[in-house]
Amino acid sequence: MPDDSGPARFQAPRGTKDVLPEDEAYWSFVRRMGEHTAQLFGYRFIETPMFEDARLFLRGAGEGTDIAEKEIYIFEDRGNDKLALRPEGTANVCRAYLEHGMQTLPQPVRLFYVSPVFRYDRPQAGRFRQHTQLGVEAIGDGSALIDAEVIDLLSSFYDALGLSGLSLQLNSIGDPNCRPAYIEALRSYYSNHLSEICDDCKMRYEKNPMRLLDCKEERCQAIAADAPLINDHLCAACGEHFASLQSHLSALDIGFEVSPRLVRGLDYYNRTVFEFQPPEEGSQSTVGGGGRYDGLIELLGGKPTPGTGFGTGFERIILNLKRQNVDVPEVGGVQVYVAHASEASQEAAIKLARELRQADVKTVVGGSGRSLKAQLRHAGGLEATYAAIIGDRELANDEVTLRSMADGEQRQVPRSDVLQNVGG
RNA sequence: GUGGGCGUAGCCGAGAGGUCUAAGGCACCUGGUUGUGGCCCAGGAGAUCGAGGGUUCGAAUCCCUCCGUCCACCCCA
Repeated sequence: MPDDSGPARFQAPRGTKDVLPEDEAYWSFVRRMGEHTAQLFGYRFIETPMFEDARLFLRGAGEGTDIAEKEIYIFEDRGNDKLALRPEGTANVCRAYLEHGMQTLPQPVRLFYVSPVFRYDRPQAGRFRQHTQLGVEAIGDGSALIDAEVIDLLSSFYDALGLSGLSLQLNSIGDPNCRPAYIEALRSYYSNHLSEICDDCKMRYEKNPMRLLDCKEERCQAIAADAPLINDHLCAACGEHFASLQSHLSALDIGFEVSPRLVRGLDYYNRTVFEFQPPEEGSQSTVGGGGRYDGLIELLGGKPTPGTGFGTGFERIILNLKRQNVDVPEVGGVQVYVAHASEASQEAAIKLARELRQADVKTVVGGSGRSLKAQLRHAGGLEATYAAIIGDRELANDEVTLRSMADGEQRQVPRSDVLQNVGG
């Protein structure tokens, strides 16, 4: 345990960051468009705890995955319960689906959430130990049509934000009927090349053979080039599902690229997997991704229930909005700054401010004891549209001096007319 | 978990063993007479030079450890 002497100065924990007012416009825009798009598709809001029984995630993601093995924030609480911070969003939602008997609702149940996700990773550009995801889950429908729907939703979201140049990578990783045979074929192909591949690939050979296909080492790529591909090993049902999905996407005019090497990091995926990748190079090549998870609900103790969905990271979206110089709607600035010119007028100032706010005018009052000059300087710094000045003269005449900060023009306005003069 | 770059006030940034009780700029606060912003001028506040240890008569400047940060790998949003 750390002692209590503490650091000289506190900072945000490694891999976390403060979102500051300078980014307010980005965050509120992305959040708003995310909710709007999800609701437009008929998805309903859900929010689950950020921590859960650790076993939910360990079982959900899969024991051997990176998430379960080295990235999960796990702890025991004072009651000795083993808990974990949510490393991804789908398992929570499936748990909630089961816990609240959502099988009895019209299927599929369409849900969305915006919530923080935690992974103990080494921080890097666009990668944090805490990040925020918009996630969408459609539970209870196994058709390719609903896969196309969630992809359409995500694509529409990016369009609404003004992100451009994203490419959609698509693959089918089969299901428990056909994947084992494929993995077998892949392993047997690689078993003849074990001495030629890199150390990482030797790990992959053991742990996650499909990853062998997208190794960046040149010598490994040469070997991967001739490796069997999942697409040639899909069973009839999976092949048909994948073909339908492609047809649906084409019908929607959503461009995609079949990427036989696309794999995802969670065990529960089957059939459809996809990722949206930004045009800029860099190691963080995914802004959003997801897929189908037909076995997950059953794994969590429910009846066999199909599901599909995605997660997309706000931090990476905002990174790309900035890279692409996308203009986001500004958060409105201060409309009226109420300054007092004497001590006696201070209370008149706060009363005026309250009236303005009640009429939905964004209003800030000048600080007590500051000179009028200082208050106006402050108003200028806040880029207020108007300064409303109240002093003894105004008090005596029941009026307010209204100064337009852009051009410095000012006039006396009867106290009762202030609101209409500031466009409230 | 592995490898590399970096770490001086809120931000940018001089400074490379003694002249540093650390320059400058931005931002912040106060004032430039009597109730008025944005320009200008003057002043003010703000730094245990990331932390700890070491070398030295002497360290922001050299060495070690740790921490943080950035970049890459791994993996992912």
